[in-house]
Amino acid sequence: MLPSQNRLKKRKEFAYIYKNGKKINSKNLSLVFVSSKKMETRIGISVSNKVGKAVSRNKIKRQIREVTRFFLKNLKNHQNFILVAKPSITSCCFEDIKKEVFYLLNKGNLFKNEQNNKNN
RNA sequence: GUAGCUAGUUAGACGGUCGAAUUGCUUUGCAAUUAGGAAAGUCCGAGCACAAUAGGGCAGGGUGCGAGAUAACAUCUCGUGAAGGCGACUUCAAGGAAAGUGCAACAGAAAUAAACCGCCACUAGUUAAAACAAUUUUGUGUUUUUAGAUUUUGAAAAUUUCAAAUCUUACCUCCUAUUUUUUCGCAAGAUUGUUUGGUGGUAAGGGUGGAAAGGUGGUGCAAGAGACCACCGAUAAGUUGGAAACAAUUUAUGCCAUGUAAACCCCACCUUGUGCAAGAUAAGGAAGAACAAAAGGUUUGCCCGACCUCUUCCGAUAUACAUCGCUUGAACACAUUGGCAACAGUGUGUCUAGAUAGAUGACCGUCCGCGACAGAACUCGGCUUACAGACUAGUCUACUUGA
RNA sequence: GGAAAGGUGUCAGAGUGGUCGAAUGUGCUUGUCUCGAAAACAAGUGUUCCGAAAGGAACCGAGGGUUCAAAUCCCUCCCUUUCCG
Repeated sequence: MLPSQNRLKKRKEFAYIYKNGKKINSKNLSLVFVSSKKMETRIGISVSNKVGKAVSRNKIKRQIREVTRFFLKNLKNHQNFILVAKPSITSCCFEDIKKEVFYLLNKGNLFKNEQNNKNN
């Protein structure tokens, strides 16, 4: 679980990011991100009702949180972003999600240094 | 042993690393706790909060065999009745159609109501041109895939009827033409028989329909008929048993009247509305308009009743932000007493999720039968629906085998 | 979390107990018109199963019930849409 400083909480913050952010898609996920004034990188996760019932939605949320917690130290500051799950994600396992999140973050140039990318 | 019936239990286990929420101690950190039987559907019933209070009447809504349980109930328990099952047992929105209104297509002579055909008696008239009916011959046209037998079984209490089953048989690649046969319609002819009107009686028959004025059989009669009789059914009253629903039985009535109330309705009982996105944490102060009556507003769809001056700014004033509501409760476990039971009382013990973009997880290892349905959002009591596998109990039921 | 509305032929959409497999438009097929097409006009046309054919049976989101009879009335479930900050 993420510490509470690094979470996006309010409905209007989500709406602002959806309006003004850049969007990157992959097969099962999509990433929306925007630069901000605060130091901490903040992350939001949204899994819509189309993905499945409550149990499967919760499981996907937890797995995405674990992945973002793993990458959190290496991310740039002054960034807000949202990860949106698509309905096809239910067939993925944990490692598939990890690879996709890494691909998206790398494509958006959200990591601090290139050396860390090679290490991961 | 096989197949069932009923009542229940459980819902992978253990260890390690890294994290999240709440609480406590201490503030380095440590410790404890952290999702279900349905948390689901939101279908009922309550608590709780607000609407000045939650009042009266009507409308609207709900429930509907009896008694009990409960905070309450469309819930539960024990009974009654009906239906199903060989049985253990299961299922049932199960008041009123004689308070009134509405509806009942098609078919049928006739549909809630006694008339048409028919049958019978009396009376007037007619004697075969004509009409009707049956049988048959000829001509012509159209259409068509089945027909028969018996026994068995079941239902209506017996005669009889209906239904199902079984058996035999016809057709079976398609199209066209011709011939024959059968059925039906039309036209013409032959033979045989009968004839109409009126008044009265009657409700047997007219096989339709979900439903046809109690059913079957007999006596009886001009023809008939609960007109009378036997059995079965129905209705009413009484007696006995039971707390009651109701059951048993006796007597009387020739029978008073189809179905539908999950159509309106009647009877009995219950029912104010909105839902934690309820609501509380700010009471007050200043300015302006109005001041009686009237008008207007609020409270439930309407009426009564009740209540009320209004607007702006300041006030921690704000992106619905923070705190409370929020978890000790009609709570849970065990023992015991009362009760057939639902359940209630008493005693002892326990504190057992409380998040707010929303925690209860991710990865690794070991074991097994390889893990179904599924995620709290104010809280309880039920109902309904989803569900892999494993297990338990019963003086429980049926059949088979053995002693 | 709470509160409402709806589900009918390919599509839209009417039908609130009886001659309703279901009006009407749209789509599709055929014909007329034309050198050919469009438009217009006329006729036909739902799906599945059984059957040689004539024809018969089932289907109004799914499953039960009430009724002689249910797309319609009642109950349970499934799906879709909308509203409340």
